[in-house]
Amino acid sequence: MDQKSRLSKTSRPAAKEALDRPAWIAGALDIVAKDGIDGLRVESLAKKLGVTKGSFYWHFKDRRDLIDAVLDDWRAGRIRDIRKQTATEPGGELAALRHTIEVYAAARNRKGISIEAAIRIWARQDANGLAVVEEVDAERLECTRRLFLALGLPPAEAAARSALLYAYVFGFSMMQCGRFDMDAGQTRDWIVERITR
Amino acid sequence: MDQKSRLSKTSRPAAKEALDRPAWIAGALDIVAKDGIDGLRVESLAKKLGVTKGSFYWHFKDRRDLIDAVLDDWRAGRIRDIRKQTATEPGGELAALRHTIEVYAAARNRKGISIEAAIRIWARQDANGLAVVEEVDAERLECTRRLFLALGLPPAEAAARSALLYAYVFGFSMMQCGRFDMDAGQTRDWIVERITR
DNA sequence: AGTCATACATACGCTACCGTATGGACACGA
DNA sequence: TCGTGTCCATACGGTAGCGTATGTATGACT
Repeated sequence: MDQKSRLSKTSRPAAKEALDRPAWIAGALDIVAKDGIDGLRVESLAKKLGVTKGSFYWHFKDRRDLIDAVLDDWRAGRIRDIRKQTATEPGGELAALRHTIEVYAAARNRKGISIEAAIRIWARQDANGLAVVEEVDAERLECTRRLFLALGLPPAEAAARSALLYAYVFGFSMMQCGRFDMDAGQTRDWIVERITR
Repeated sequence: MDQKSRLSKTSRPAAKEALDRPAWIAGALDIVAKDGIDGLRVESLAKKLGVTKGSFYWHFKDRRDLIDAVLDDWRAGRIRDIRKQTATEPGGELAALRHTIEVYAAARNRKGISIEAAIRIWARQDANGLAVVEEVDAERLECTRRLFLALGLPPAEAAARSALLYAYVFGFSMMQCGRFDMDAGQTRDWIVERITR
């Protein structure tokens, strides 16, 4: 306190680069995964990032502004991801469907599942959130429906199968996944076959 | 204010009966359905019930005590319900399975679905809650598995079908249900058949 | 050297909660 | 009528969080 040495220019940690909105959003997603949207607090987030909320209110208008940014980021990422996972060349549709189930119902991906659940719960009470969730749902259903159509199924059945696939994957991931023998190899394989063929 | 008439015994609203724990729990469930467990606040709940928190702390040790009571109530109700819905005499197993899907995946029941989702999300961060959710899951899976077994299916397939049924119903109810044509009669019927036969 | 925008820190007032302490109204039995 | 237990109100201290106002260090530009 009685020393001025801390004023020296080089005493600044090299890693002390200015934060931008993406950095705040990334930090926010960590918190959302753990504590939900309601647990996303301005001051906690700032502390986690090693700054004070003075910085936060420089980058964001208010807490709501951050939430909307998180929502936009999440929507873009989910839509990009489902398109990537379901992309295939003709003939690979069945494999792509199995791959999609594999990826999305996996017990790994804990953080992504937590984020999704948190956003979904919260969206029940928020119009903006609801719209985002609906867009993601629609895109996922459409992507898988296209694969079933490409397999030659009639439209009604393709829609039904994609609905079953999505509800199953989502319901499965929402539970505490690993418990019971729900993911015992045999059970999983049977379900995947039942949905896709 | 300058009148003492309010002291008369009959001026008390007849409905002013003392609250008991079940009444507090019922009120708490309303709030949980809307705002989640995190939104369950002692003072808000008291206000909703027309008393102050002085009353709350008479009936409950603290907020945690209330949450645990809500959890116990929910668990008992869910286990009672799945047993009732899946009860059947020999020969009615298939109908019972269809009935169960019908009841649990219905878009009605909004409140029950909200409560379940709220508890599930919250249970990710709480050991007590996690245990309760696991008990409910185990009972539901067991009840439906028994029905498939009674239909003569081999144990592995019965387990797989009950897992698919549960994951589907749960996943479906967690989405904003009515949207898309996921519950168009044809789609629903196809899925129910696919799961049960 | 001075100006200016950037990216923070600090300090403040306000609200919403929690849990506790304490007091009061009321019923009921002895 | 005098406790005594029940059920609730009031008042209090404390924490956490929001948003604002304002100060400040730093680099870029001129």
